[in-house]
Amino acid sequence: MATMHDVARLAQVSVSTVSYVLTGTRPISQATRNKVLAAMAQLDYQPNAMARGLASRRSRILGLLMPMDERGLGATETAFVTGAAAAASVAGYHLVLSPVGGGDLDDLRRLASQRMLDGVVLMEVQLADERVTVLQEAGVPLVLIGRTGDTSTLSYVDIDFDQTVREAVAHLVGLGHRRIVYVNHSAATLASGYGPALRTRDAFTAAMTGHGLEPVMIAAEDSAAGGRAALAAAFAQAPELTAVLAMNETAIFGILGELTGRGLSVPDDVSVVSMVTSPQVAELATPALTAMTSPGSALGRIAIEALTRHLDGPADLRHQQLLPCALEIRGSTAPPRSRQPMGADQ
Amino acid sequence: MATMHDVARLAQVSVSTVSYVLTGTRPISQATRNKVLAAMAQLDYQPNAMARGLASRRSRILGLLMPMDERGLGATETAFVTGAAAAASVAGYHLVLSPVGGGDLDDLRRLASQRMLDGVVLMEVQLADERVTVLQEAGVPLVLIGRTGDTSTLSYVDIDFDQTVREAVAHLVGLGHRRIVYVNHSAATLASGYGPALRTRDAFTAAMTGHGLEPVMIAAEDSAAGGRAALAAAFAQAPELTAVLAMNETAIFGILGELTGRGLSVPDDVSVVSMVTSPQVAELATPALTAMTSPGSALGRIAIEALTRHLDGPADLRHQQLLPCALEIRGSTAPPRSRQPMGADQ
DNA sequence: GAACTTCGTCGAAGCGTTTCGACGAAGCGG
DNA sequence: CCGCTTCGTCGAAACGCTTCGACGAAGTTC
Repeated sequence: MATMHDVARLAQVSVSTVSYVLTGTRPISQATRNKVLAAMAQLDYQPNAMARGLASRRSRILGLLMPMDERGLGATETAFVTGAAAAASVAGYHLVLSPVGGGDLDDLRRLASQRMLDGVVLMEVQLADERVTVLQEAGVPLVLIGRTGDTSTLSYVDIDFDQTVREAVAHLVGLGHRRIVYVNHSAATLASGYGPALRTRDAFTAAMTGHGLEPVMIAAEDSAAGGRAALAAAFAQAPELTAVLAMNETAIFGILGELTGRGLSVPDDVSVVSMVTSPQVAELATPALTAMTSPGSALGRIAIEALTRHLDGPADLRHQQLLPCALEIRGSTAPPRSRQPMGADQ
Repeated sequence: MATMHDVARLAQVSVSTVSYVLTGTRPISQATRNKVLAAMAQLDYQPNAMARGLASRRSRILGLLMPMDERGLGATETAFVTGAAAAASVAGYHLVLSPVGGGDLDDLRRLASQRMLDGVVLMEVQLADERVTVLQEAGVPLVLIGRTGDTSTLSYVDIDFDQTVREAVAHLVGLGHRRIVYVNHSAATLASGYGPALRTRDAFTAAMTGHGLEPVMIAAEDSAAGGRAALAAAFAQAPELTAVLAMNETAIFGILGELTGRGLSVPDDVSVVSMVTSPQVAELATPALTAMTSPGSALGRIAIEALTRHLDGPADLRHQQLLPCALEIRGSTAPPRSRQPMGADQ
């Protein structure tokens, strides 16, 4: 493995000159630059990341901290990651994904204090998230995907849930639906302070009330069975429902299955809209789901851009931005068929 | 940020002594050790990863290279990652995930040559995989998930596709099915030399032939539409089929949808087995899918264990291991109903 | 053309660790 | 009680890079 010394010797310049060629921190004449570049190529020189990091006190590594639960990463999260990785690469940083679970607060503290990460993007932020505190205390530059309760001192990018829900509701209301049930994440998730669940709940209430309609929300476990149970609960609370709005990629398949099981067809009997869903998942269902598609890769890109700007520019700037999901109409929504309410169902 | 110097001064010992306490490379008296430990705690000392890495020539970081396509990570891959992360943590390593796409061979070469990764686990290996060559040339210790064509010099852990297919086929044959169609990945994927697709194809042929049955395989695009098309093709080739075996988590939903669309019920008319599928995904379908569940987290754990053993032990040992998937019977398989072949269907 | 800048390069001092050789103090067999 | 190991500790030299101050040489300005 060739070092900078070898390159300098071969090019007959000093080590510092080689360094300046590499980093561009000082002007170097074209002739010298060429000599150095040639030597580097000849030796197949690659700078040693550790030495560089030690001397410059910047690793040029960005961390993307993603809690990995057993559910896996949806296409949404994946788009997010690829968007972030691409942006990092453009900015001259490596992006590493760290699967830190919720319990590893100590692990996180260690990671942060070891000066191995120049900055961090945090996914799946809770309203009150200890990880934020740990990272802030360790002095690691930070950008959130999602928001904590108090956003005053933080940079974040998040989905504009308010706007997204409003648009979804408007779509259904525009088709003529009046009785719309919102299937949210589980009660436990709500209780744990998961921002998206809380924000969509409130947004749904506001949107429905704004249309003069009664908001009905059901909490569903993140499983197919949870979706089935949720649909049963929905019919119990609102027998005459004609549309379901859901933000729960797992439960939605249970909802669909249960609908079919009850002899109801989508979209003729019940319209279904899935929120924060990727096209890929929306296409899995039959019929394909009308969905609010999340701006996954844009979120990732923007988060990284905000972070690198923060690192490279000396500015102490905060970046706060909300992006709405885009309505993509597929086969699961239609005007309601005027039919008899399900009455004594279930 | 406290350094080792600060700790040494506070504990009134030399820097090297502090280092020995930390690394355990030389004996240290209990008394001294306690002094040092106390000083470290008092200063909230964290070793600087870069300095450590530079001096010791080992970063204690392991890379997990996973191509991220837009499909997202299934629960199988996720289990894999979490298994690997846990094992790395136990062995005292950090695990970082690097979303290197297929095109970034240069990026990979750079990553490998920068001495930032002590070792690498490579996912989604092709039969002829350039990444392997690049990494080997860069001298980075390597463990594969999956296998290249020539495995003689490599460490790997992989699914035992032969055994898995045999078991799946035996399950169906045991139920009385004779006419079984295998839905594989796309023709393009097969052509690109994707090991699992190739190996299961051959294993299926062998297993069916072993039972005296004719193997019928259909290549399906990785999409719901691909699954529908595949089922149509299957009925065209084998109108009297009573069972479908599939290894394509995306297509399977299309298959299921198309089956329903043709008025065929699962499992009464057609049994369905999904291979290399996680319980979570299997439960999404209605009825829940009988599946060959992949040993995801074990694969990850074993890969990392093999890698760390290779790094810590001086031995030049190779680790080659195959793990079968486990048959989990759910609601999508049953004995075939004796019914009229579909005849001029489609 | 004297007095300043700017340009291009060099040498050397770090960055925070690990690790090697050295060395006094014990412990031990004979 | 004399040589030998072993134990516990120290000082100093790496590790491979960045960055700072310095300094001729060349341009600029009046």
